[in-house]
Amino acid sequence: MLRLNRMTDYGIVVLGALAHRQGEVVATASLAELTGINQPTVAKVAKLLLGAGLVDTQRGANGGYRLAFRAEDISLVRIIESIEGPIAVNDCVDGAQDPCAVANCCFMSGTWNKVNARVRAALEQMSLADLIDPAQLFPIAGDGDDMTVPLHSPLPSVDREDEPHGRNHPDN
Amino acid sequence: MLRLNRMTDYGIVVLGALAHRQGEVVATASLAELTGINQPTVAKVAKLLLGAGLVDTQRGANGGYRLAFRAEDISLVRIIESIEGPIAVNDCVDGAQDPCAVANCCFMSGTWNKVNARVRAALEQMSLADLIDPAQLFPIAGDGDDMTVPLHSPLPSVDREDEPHGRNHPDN
DNA sequence: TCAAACTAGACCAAAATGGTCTTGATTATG
DNA sequence: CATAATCAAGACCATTTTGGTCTAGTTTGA
Repeated sequence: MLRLNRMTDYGIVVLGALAHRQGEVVATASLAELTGINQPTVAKVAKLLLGAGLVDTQRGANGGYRLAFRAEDISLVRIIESIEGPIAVNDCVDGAQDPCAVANCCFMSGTWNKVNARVRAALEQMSLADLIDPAQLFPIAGDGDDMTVPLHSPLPSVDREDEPHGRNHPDN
Repeated sequence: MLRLNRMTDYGIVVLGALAHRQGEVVATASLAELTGINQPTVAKVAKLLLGAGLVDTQRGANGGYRLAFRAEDISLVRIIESIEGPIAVNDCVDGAQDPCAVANCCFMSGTWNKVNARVRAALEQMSLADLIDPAQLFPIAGDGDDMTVPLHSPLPSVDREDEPHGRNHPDN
């Protein structure tokens, strides 16, 4: 496990779509069409990204969102933290959302901070540009409107009814 | 976020207690007293650890669990994976529990595998011995029975009634 | 003025998680 | 051999988290 939540996935895809149209202001409705994510969800994610400063917004008619930086300059950690909050494997880690009950007398916190820092470093090295190749991701975007490239898996409408979906892990 | 779940915390603490009594078979009831985790939960965690081969068991009267390896030889990944299943930031990662819908045509899986491998590597480098210093962790264990050292935070009975406990992250 | 678009936040359903309980099998001990 | 201690297996439920929708309000271009 240790998984990212789905909103983060969405965030990456939305940022990818924006990266593809860098400089342009794109409405959430267009982003929804481009990515296959439905509009209210796009809006929710975009708001979070806005709060973190990863995108700019323009309100009112013809408004929308625009990437605030180049894709190469946005690290994966930054995306994750803008959506999920600070990375913290634990409550014992500095910056955790509800700090460990034992607080600073917690003698394991040093170790957990180390673990956390390493995980964080692993994510720091990866940029939005590494995650997606915008050119490849949305090939015809810009003229066609109804096409949607199947992304990695942000489409909740794809139902996989035959799978257990439980968190059992029979194999280890 | 990207947090470990509480069971994993418990697992580490339980392994820590076993490490302290390396070689001995310890009943779940004793482990419960030592760690402050209640017995049924200890049993649940111990069973998972058993499945992963991290501990040995002996059934029947005077039975219990025993650490199968030296603390230095048990990596954090191994503990995590024995309890939470394979590390997978995503469904797009090889070994994920329910594979990405787009499966092998998923062109982001390469990247995600890379991210995943890095996270995993960060956790691989840390051993149980690094996580806890058994001698320090359970100082008087073995004679006193009712004492319980406050661990980092595995005590669900510690109620923090004044904290919001929501997953909001106002600060970024 | 109007419609398109973002903003804010409440709200709900579904899933995951944490924890308990029961029933059964195994084994040391007297 | 009987008993009690202990693990084994898994059902079960309450709480929390997550994902997603909805409504009402604000901003702005035409």
